[in-house]
Amino acid sequence: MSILQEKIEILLRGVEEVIPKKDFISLIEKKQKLTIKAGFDPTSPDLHLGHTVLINKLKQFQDLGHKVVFLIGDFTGSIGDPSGVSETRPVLSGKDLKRNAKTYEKQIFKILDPKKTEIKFNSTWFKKMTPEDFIKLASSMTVARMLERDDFSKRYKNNQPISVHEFLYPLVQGYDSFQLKADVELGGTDQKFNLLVGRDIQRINGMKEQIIMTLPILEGLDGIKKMSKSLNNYIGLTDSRDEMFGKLMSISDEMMWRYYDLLSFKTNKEIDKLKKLSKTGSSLMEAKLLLGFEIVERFHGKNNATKALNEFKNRFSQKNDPTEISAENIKVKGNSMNLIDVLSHPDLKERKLCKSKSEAKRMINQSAVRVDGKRILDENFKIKINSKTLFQVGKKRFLKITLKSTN
RNA sequence: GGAGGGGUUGGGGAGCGGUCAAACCCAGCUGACUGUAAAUCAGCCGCUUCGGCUUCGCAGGUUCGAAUCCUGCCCCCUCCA
Repeated sequence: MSILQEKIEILLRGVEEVIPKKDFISLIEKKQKLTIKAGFDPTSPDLHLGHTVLINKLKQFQDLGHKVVFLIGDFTGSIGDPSGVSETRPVLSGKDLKRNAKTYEKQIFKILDPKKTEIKFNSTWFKKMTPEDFIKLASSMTVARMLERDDFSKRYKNNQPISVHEFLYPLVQGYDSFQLKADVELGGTDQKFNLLVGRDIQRINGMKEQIIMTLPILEGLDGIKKMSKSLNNYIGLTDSRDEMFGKLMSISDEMMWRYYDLLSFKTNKEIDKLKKLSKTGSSLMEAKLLLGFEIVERFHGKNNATKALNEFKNRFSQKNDPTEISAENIKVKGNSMNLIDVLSHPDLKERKLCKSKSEAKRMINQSAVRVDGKRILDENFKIKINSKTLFQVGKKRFLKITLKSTN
């Protein structure tokens, strides 16, 4: 296999669709430095593994010498969604946007090479546009074509609202491609329509049309819905090593292979080998541990990955308590306090083991509560002051609390 | 501009004067079993000083009593123009 073929193979691995594929191959063959664009909405400061499917692909382009433009859609973010009917897009201030952009950089540069990456904000050009410019831009698309889009047509059929400004999003995104002179734009499969609009806008403005490349959408921890923060089924890039490891271990076996395909840097051969070896439960477990290690290593380094692995084995295979448990103090009048009050004490704030007393009570009744390792089933159980006590609710919530007398 | 339908606890969706903190499904949580897997089974799923209290778009009103009826406002959808 020639080096060129090899390059193309790498770039096409795990890709859903390339349009038009022929043009893509000939473009790569020309050996020019290409501009590769991918856009992200800075609506939340956290990226998750789902985003990295795309970022990993950007890295491959980068490694082959192409220029990667990471476009932050701060303009769209600053418009927000006035209808608030779908999911309310928060209107972000300039400050928030900058802060989010900063955290983005931090996160993406765990994968991408900062020297070969350009970060751009689309507000740079959109702020300068006049209403006339905008209407002109809007004229490049028809309503019928907009309604071709799957999610629009579905919503339309289901009597769900579509705001006019939502029609502008694809246009805005397409215009970005024109501004950046993108040769290739990457996006999730759900972005296909928007990416195609980019081609139209470029053509209308007398520019060569970009190639579009769509990548699969990574399912979340539930294995069904796409990974997203709002569905709370995500693994964040800033998750702690233990959290990240634990979440990866909780996915189903089926999903594990999906994650291997989309997230692992292992070669296809290596993955196939693992699949063949994994016939029994314990070998499947091994494969999962390996995946957990690889991903945690990518974001936290080898040292931490080893620690996470050991901690996991310690906690769940050997059923020990976590090695690090945070400690808190609560001030008490008298010499004891009800267990229920301790678990839901307002002084603990975010660390609270139970949201409310009602929840604490429920947890006790469901035999989820342990005090110093002993299961407590008595709602009226009292905790004495001064001794440091280990509290546990369910499998994951641990906290050491010392009751201190106010006297 | 006209006609009609609708806003219920995370999502979907019952309820249409008292028996409603509100059926049911999904998601979530807990326990059992396990590989913190899947599947399965059992339970929970507003707050509480366990007397009650605050919830059904918002604000008033009618009633002994309202998610349910009336008035105004806000929002959404459909059809016609």
